[in-house]
Amino acid sequence: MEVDGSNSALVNKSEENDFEKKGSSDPVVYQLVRVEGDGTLVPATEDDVLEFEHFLQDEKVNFPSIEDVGHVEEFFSNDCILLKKSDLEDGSSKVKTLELHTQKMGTDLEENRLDGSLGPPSNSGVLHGQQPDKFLAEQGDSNIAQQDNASTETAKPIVLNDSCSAEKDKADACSRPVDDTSTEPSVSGVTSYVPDFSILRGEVCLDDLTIRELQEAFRATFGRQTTVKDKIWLKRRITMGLTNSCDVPSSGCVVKDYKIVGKDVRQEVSNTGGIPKIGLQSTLVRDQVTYPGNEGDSPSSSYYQSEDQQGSSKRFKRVPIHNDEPQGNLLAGQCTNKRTRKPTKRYIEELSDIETHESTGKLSSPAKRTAHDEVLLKPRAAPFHELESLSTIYPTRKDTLGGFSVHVPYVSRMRRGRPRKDFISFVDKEPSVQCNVQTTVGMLSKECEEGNHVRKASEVPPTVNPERGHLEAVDRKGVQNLQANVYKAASKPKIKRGLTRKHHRAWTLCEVVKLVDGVARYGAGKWSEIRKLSFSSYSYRTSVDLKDKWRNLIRATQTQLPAQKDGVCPRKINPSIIPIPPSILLRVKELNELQSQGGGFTAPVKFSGQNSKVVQGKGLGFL
DNA sequence: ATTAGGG
DNA sequence: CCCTAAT
Repeated sequence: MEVDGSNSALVNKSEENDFEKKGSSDPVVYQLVRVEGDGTLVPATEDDVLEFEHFLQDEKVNFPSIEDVGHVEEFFSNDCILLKKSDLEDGSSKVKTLELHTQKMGTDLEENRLDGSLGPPSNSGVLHGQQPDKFLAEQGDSNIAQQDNASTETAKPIVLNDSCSAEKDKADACSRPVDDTSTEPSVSGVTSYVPDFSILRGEVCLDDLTIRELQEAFRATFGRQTTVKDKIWLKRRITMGLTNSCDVPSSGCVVKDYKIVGKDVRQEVSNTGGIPKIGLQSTLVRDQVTYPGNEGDSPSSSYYQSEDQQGSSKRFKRVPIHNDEPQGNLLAGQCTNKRTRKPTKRYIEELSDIETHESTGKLSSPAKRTAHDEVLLKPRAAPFHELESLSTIYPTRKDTLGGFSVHVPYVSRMRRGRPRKDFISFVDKEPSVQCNVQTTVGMLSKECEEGNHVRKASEVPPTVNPERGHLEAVDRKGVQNLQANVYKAASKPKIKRGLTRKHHRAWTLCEVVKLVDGVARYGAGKWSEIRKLSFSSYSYRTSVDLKDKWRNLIRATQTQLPAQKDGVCPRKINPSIIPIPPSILLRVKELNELQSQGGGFTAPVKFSGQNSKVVQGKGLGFL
């Protein structure tokens, strides 16, 4: 078939889908046609067919027949647009054509079409108008009634997108009145300068409209002209206007009867077998993304944003789309794969963060977004209401302002880095401050006792640490108050953890010795045991602590020791810092090597005992 | 709940 | 010490 001299191309009726024929009572023929950027119609290639085959199948399965007089469905694929044009329900027309458009159509071609619509039918205009006919003719199919339909007009497909569809109707297009009242969907010649309000009725697929058409639509919708040439913007605005909703995807949406259609296929399927306006689209169209969170979340939680396209496309990859279509499954599969790999918590957070921002960028209403972000911004997302007071604490001034009224000192905010030296959990100590918590007190006292009992005088007393100045005490009180409140309110250990930090307790030589001894006895790694058996009196030393300390000791062994051996002290020994006696380090080294080498080992209790004694003596001397 | 490691 | 992943 020759569409045009330059753009001529043969349209093969090539791909007929068998299932289509046998499937429905009224014979329908699908044809796949690739439309090149220049508007040329090219026979669909094998690949094209394959690519869209499943669509057709799905369609068949899911969408029995067309309710509307006619309509066009678009399916965007990587680089093709599949148009399904359906004809009258009454069967006057039984030919359906599938056309593949290269993506170009969305760009260059669009422009061309614009021109074309106004001028001679040269390219895409032919696409919908002539082509089908030609196609039919070529096919020699007797069923063809496309033209009849066109002329008949009642059944004219409402292919808004192609202004050109009107090409052939050009003649009548002019004469066609702008009929606002007419209920029948009409394509009408958008070519005319008269605002075509018909564009607003019935099913409208804005995606196919040219900029000019969109502008017309905009004009028709809002009663004013626009010079905006951003298709996305136009589409969105129009859709919003038509639907009176903000929940509009950037594209891929079809507006019908003043409602957005196609977001959820099932909604639009009628009992009589009406075909959903956009069935597959949601899964195929790049721009259109069904954002799960949005569906149940908040009905109107999207808003216009210029850069949403990127975001959406991004999301497209990872957001599972709830559809029955294979694509959906595919996506789902991808997601599954993703899940296979276990992301770290942090990773998840980041991801969700991004996602959220994207989503907010695209779908969330400003209002919601604020709230949303707020939640997300919280370092450790804890959307619990109880924690709100706490949550709001995060550092960002902005958030604080816009967020809840509860303002908590930044201090209380969990911090990544090391807290102030004196920053300790109120629970940890100073029960006197205000906590009536007896358990705490008891614990502390006990701890203290133990600590004191075992510890040397130099050790930090469990109660107020002498090291701390008054300043600190005061400061801390305030903080503690807050913390206490927060803690009470939240009553979640996790939070407490996040907020409070274990009081730093310097390891005493005694402890180190015990640790070494324990390692010697039970082996490195048996921290739990060591803690139980050797650190029963040091309740504040956890197995993790032991482990960490041991690690540090080893490190010291690898650095400090050699230097000392060499007799060269890398740096002056800070008097305030009691160096670990070389003897201990040596032993640590030995143990480390021993254990790392031999793997299993038998604890030389004697040895350890001896050493510990020796060390202790030394240690005492030092301390 | 522990253990191993990175921070 | 904290935080997490992996057991």
